[in-house]
Amino acid sequence: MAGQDIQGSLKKQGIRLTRQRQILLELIEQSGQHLDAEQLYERAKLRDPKINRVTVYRTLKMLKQGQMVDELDLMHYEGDQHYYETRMKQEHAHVVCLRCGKVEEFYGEPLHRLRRQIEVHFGFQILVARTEVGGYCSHCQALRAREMADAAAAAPPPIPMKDRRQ
Amino acid sequence: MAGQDIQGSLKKQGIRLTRQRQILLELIEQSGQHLDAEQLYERAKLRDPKINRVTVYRTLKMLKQGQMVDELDLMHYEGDQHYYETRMKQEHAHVVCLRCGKVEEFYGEPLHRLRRQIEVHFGFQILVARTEVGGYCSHCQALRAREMADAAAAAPPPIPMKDRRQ
DNA sequence: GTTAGTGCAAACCTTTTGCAGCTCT
DNA sequence: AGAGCTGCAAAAGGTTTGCACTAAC
Repeated sequence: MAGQDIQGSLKKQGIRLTRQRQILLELIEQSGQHLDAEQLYERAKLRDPKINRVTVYRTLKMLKQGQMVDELDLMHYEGDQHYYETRMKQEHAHVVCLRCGKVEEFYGEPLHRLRRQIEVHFGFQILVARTEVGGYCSHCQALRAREMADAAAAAPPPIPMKDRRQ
Repeated sequence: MAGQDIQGSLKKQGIRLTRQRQILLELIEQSGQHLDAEQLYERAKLRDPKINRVTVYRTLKMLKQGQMVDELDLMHYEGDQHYYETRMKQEHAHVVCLRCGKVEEFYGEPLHRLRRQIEVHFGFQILVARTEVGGYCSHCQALRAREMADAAAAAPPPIPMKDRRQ
């Protein structure tokens, strides 16, 4: 679903393409990352300092209802905010490292197979599908192994509950 | 992971099994449904009228960190609260009807295959995985078809934006 | 000109935090 | 006794709503 298509389908539904919406659509489409409402708001302000946070939320809600963007949680790595991405790409899973926060995208046959099986098994009409995986990326696995070893050497007795953090 | 195991592993970590926690563990384990914090709080109050909502949140956070329960969003069908279920069962996907809210669970080979592929592909160590699917169940597909037909007959011109609800 | 959309302020809902007192072990 | 846990009040974080004004078509 390219930018032109989105704008076209909005017009047909009597939905106006305002300056604010153009800015937000561009930001979501261009950014390779997954941005949350606050990040979109901050970036939109650079182009239109008068834009309001509420407009960002309303636009996101509209795009979501119109199935033009997908809403993600990314395993709540940073908190309970939602992240957005366009539906242009193929279906994919989000793989989130719970230590460094890096997000990788996984494309592959099992996702389609899963989708088809669910449709057939329940006679279900799928509109949105979301797979999120949390764990440790290969880099952080190595770092954790070292941390654990260091911690064990430094503090043989377990840390009392009151002193634990996070 | 059965109730006994959970209680045992808690004790070993110096985590106390208080009356309040017992109540909440039982509620999560027994209920076949997916309950959110508020629902758990309401049900816990029936057994201990003095229990506090904060205790529910703290217990859920602890169980989640200890990997004893999984946190779900169920496609935010009702709002942004989270739902909880024990990790006793096999991995499964949650299939949520966006019209009636019914939640079905899908077990099957594609889920394991997906998991294995992600582990191999990225050298990723998976701790939690979550697949949520939203759409219309077979029952609601039929109802929607009728609704659409009725609506088309009753109101040929499209409903102006200002009169639309939800 | 009409209706949709915006900005502002305030409300809302879910979840977290600080702290004094209580309770398991 | 002592650390862990609870309840209470208050705050925080993310998102929505009501309303008068503005702007797209």
